Amino acid sequence: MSTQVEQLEIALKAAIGRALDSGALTGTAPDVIKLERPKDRTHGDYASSIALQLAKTAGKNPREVAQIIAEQLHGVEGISKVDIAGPGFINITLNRASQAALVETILKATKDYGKGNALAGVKINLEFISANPTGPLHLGHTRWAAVGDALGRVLTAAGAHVTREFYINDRGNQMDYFGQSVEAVALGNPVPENGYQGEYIKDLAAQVVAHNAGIKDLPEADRVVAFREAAYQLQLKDQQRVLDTFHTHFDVWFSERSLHEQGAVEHGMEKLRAQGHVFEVDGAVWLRTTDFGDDKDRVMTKSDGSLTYFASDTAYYINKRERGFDICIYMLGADHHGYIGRLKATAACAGDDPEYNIHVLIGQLVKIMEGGEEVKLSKRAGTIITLEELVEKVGVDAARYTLIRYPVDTPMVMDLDILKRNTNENPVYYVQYAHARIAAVLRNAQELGASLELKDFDPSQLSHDRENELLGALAEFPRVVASAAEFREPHRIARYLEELAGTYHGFYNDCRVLPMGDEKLSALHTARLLLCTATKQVVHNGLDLLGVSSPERM
RNA sequence: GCGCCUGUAGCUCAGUCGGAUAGAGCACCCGCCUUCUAAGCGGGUUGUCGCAGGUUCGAUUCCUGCCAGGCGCGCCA
Repeated sequence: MSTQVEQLEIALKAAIGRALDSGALTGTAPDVIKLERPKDRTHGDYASSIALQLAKTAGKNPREVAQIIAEQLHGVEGISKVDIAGPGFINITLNRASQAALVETILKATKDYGKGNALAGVKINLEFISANPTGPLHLGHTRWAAVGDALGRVLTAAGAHVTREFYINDRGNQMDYFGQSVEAVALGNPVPENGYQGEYIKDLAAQVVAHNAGIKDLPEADRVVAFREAAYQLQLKDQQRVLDTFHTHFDVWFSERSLHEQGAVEHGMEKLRAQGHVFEVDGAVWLRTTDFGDDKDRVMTKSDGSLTYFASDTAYYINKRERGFDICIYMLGADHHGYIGRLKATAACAGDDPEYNIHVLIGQLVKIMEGGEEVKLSKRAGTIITLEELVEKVGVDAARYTLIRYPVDTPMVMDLDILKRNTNENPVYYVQYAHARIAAVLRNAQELGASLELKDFDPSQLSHDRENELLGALAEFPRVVASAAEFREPHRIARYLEELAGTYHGFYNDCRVLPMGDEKLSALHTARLLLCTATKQVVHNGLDLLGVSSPERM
């Protein structure tokens, strides 16, 4: 499906081509010509600054160039007016009826409107959260739970084949401390030095004892392992349960242990060795990541023969690639930004293209405000806010929407008091309200026996400025989805929806959709109803990409 | 010391192939429901786009330096 904008871009490119052929213009045609939506509506439906860019090579002043191109655009189907403005902008106004035909496109595509094929055939591994199974998911994980899931949906909409993966760090010292902590609490002993505190450890201890008769009487060496394993399974299930309530689902839960059990670590090291980037110093095995811009080389096997965490990381990356993923996306917290260099270098050491095969997204911290004060998060003080608590306080939709609405590379502040409010301050309601409002209009239309069939749609009825504005906003959706996928920025969808909702509310206020009193149902009413239906579909498609519900009533 | 992120209205923040008078919500003032959801709409007020240079027809956007804030730099996991 080629969109209206794409068609216009093609027409514009062709116009420049004709001008070049005829000798009116000299120079070369650019590969891509982007049209933009002018902020000011009086500048037409779409505008291009192409003439300003071509002026230099053409050796003419920009307005002259614009004039030459504009002449070639006259008579192109769907275009009603071409103006030259300012220093040489080409402003294009579309034929109203042809623009209104978009309603038909949307209503035929339904759920598929907005989807594209920019990433068609690309296999993407999207890894996010990847928490230790040693405690509940907290606020730091929550941002990724929402954004990661939304990004998965957005990439899928762009045509990619996405696998969402959660890497379970179920190996190493932290697991042992965790096991020892649960054991200690169960036995009534003090929690060891590096152990885990928290109330949840007590709950886990009680559950482990309840489900594993006789566990306390095992020999000491077996006992700590038994506690660790039982608590691990319980904690992992709890994380899965909470994510499920948050509508975040994973295709693969990948255990770090399984990586070692499969021999993937040795395999990965062999592969890197074969590429010639492995060396040994002081009895330790290193990967020369500095060959590819890392600031220092990394140890994989320590001099005592044990493996570093970095060894697991490299093996895991190689494992992903061998499972057939073209692009591996990592979503990490701000405290892991130092990993970008070594991850990219690892990919390069494995013979991959670090610019294409691996993509690392870094999310900044989330602060929480409640009662006008920042809630200080401290494990020690027990003031960690869990994902579950956040959802209990504000609901899934508000939590998800707010977390997704900001670019991840800026630190964000969540004000719980605002999230609990059902007003404009809380944009999720603003958007959802538009959906519910349309649903109400359509319910009323049904009672009046109005036709909502496309065969009764007359595009030429839609000539009001508000209708035009709404159509323009609806036409933007596919590009927004495409750019959200390209830049891995789901927040673009949210911002777009807020604009679309605002545009709809404006339309609703100025354009009566249903007949008043004993007025008869006219072709205009029908056209507007179908415009409403199309808008409802787009709002729904957008909210769906964010994993936020589209209520029929509010 | 080195590296990453951030610095836009009183507050919270949008604004990426560089484009026309820099946007939204909140806050403050004024209007709009005897027929479609007022959780809405319209109007007014609000800016050295951290600072200084550079590239350009044009810079909030790109480059360099500086200032301020956050985070990170282990044969830890």
